[in-house]
Amino acid sequence: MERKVRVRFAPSPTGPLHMGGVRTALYNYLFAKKHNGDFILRIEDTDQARFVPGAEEYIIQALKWCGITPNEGVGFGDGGHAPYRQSERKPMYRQYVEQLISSGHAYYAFDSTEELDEMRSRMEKAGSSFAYNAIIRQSMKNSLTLSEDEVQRRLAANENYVVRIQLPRNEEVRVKDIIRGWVVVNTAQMDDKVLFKSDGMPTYHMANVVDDYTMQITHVIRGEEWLPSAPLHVLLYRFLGWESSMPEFAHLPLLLRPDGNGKLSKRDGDRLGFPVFPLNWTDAKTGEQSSGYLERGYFSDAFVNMLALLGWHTSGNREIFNMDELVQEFSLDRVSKSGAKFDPEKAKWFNQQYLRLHSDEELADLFAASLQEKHPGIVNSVSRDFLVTACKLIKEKANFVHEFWEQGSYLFIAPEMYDQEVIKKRLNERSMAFVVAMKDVFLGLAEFTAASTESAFKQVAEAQGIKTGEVMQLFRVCLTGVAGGPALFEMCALLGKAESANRLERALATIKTQ
RNA sequence: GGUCGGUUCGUCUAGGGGUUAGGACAUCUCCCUUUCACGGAGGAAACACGGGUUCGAUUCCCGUACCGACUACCA
Repeated sequence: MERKVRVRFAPSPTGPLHMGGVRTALYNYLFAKKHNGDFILRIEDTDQARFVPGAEEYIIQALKWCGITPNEGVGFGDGGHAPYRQSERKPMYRQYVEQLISSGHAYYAFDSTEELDEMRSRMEKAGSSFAYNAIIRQSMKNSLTLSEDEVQRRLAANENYVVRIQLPRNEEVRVKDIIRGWVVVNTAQMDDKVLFKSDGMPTYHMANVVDDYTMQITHVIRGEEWLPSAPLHVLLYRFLGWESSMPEFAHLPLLLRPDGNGKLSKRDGDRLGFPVFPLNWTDAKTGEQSSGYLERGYFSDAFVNMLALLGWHTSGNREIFNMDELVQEFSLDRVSKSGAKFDPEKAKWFNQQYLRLHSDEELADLFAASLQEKHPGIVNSVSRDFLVTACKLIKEKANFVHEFWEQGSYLFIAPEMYDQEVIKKRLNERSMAFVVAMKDVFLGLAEFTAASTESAFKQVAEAQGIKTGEVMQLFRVCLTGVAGGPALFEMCALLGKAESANRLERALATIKTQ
């Protein structure tokens, strides 16, 4: 019988979740939804020393913002497998470690950190690398080399110890990866990894396998950095007698830095001029700030869409997918094998696409909210209709809502400065007279629309024997101060008769004295 | 160093034994708009290299190079 698909995202709360982590979560989510399965958020906080306050909350908030919502896990409710924090699951690991020891698949090791370090550096000096393996372990202090009595004595004396897996000396381990096919590693190349630390906590490997098994995880979808330890995990399933319900593995390609080498890391921060985090983050210790996609003005669906396409693609040319469509289309065997360099320019493009997808009304809401922060007076000074129409005019030119203000503040505030180049080029007796005439004609217009202002403009030009091209730019600058912008007469209509005329008059006065 | 993984335009990718190797971002040119943007048209731009297998390889196999990950009582 087919098991119900259950996948998990298992970050450790050692800092904010970066976009690579978000993508891993996303792929897990998409896979789960696609197969009507469960998506679980598990917090892997077995390393007490690296715990960062606030990181867990950040992870939850980030997933929520992205719409990647687990249906089970820390912050998202109990699906019958609580707790979902490994620190709270601590008591359940012990029994499995003991099971491994009694079945001869693990052993106690009493070597101190100092002894290990010394050993390591001595061997490295001699030109060979140190690995606590089937050969080396014979000359170390562990329950394989020490007498039974000695081991019991040390344990009774509460000496520090770890538990290590006991690997076979020379055996091929085969891992089937959905994305990469079979990966074969010989145990001779591996080492007896620590499963249980001296602080009483399991290591990642142990906790991960036990939790995936007990939580009935069917597919482990995680970053490629875990591929080297996948054989170890396979061995753990085998030694624990769980091989028949072992999950399938899929190791995702890494997200690479845009500027060349290395995987995209948390430490990159804003160094390269783009956020690596979904949300802003302030390091409590150093006070260092890192910006997030949310605060930079990205739509979450644009961010998610962009991330989805970094390492996954359909056979067609389509690039715009909302979350439902991603779920529909997603498939692990269309995930690419090679790492993807992240391109900030393309990220902007995605946002632009989503900006267009939003209605003028929605954009007005967003714009109003962003104005409320920086220019609270402005929002209250204009009508809802004005704002909606303004958004309609500006949105074609912007990638982000926050650019609306930079690109269209003149719709709200009459200009103080006028584009000097245009004035130099187009200001003369004739054009000045034209603007003066236009002001009066505007004032006399019964109906003040884009169409009526435009035809008035043309009539005046004709009457004065002037080509529209000669005065169009100057007229625009008089109205808005700048040379570029939305359709001229649409703007006139938006500004209204009085304001338009006022601006023309003011421009005339200002420019003359300049 | 060792192990594992990867390699199609600058970037993300489609494709796949016989193709003018397709799309998108970025870039360039032109058109539209007497503005900017959008849009439209077009240009430049890629199968890492060497050997096999084959009538034929960018596609399959091997090697080399390069890139990356891992190599902690971190995840």
